[in-house]
Amino acid sequence: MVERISDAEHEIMEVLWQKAPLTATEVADRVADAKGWSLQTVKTLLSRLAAKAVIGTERDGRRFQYSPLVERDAYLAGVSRKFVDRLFGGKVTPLVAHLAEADELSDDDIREIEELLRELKA
Amino acid sequence: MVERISDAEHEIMEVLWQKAPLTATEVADRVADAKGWSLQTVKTLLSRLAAKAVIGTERDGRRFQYSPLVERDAYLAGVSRKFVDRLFGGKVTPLVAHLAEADELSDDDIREIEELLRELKA
DNA sequence: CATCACTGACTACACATGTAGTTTCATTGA
DNA sequence: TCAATGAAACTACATGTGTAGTCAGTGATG
Repeated sequence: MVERISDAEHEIMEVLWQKAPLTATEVADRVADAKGWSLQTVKTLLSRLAAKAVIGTERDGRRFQYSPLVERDAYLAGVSRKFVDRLFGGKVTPLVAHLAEADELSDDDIREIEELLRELKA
Repeated sequence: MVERISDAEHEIMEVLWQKAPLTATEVADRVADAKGWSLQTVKTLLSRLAAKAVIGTERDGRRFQYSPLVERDAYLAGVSRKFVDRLFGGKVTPLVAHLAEADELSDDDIREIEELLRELKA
């Protein structure tokens, strides 16, 4: 069971999933544009993630290199599962149905998904 | 924009979406099995939901009748959108792909979704 | 009419989260 | 060697959340 990751922490994870290891400053630089967090905030989030053992730290002189300990796929799988369980009774079909009805699916999306499903069966 | 509903609050909403209006005691009875919350806890959650104007109250003698003010579909749409945005860059296809790869989709699911998509195009 | 039970209102409290400020320690350049 | 700099560690603090306890009022009941 992957520990719960908050929204802000998730932003940090995305950065580390894209490239790792990174130092706190490097992570801060990479989220600065999108979120405008201070370096301190980023450090706090990194500490919390490390405390949860979701990322690992490796000492590099006087600073740390941070790397994910959880695969993005594994994390997404867990979160998706929880989401589908909680809101759609664990069934994916109603979710897709819902997205479709809410016009969240373009014709292109539909074609893509059909293609995907065709491959799955093969 | 529908106010943020917490996990515990969501449980209450599911009950009210199933049947409304209900009194606090009736709601408590209906969640008791699943969650084992005390009546007081349920009342607190109802108050918070009412404060957010997600449910409405109607005085009925000395007690209240509670009813949802937000449609389940509207709520699901909002939450789904946020979820897909945050984790899958707003694209539904990767979500479905992910669930598929994570073996969350049975053959029956796949058939159901294909059927659904066929209808959508018609 | 007096009392009791039930109901909403108010209060509580620990932990999570978003968002930092402050302190301390080590490194490095002068 | 000593001061400045940069990094982690520690502290802070308001708000949200889960989970309830207590209080006060009102309608029902004997």
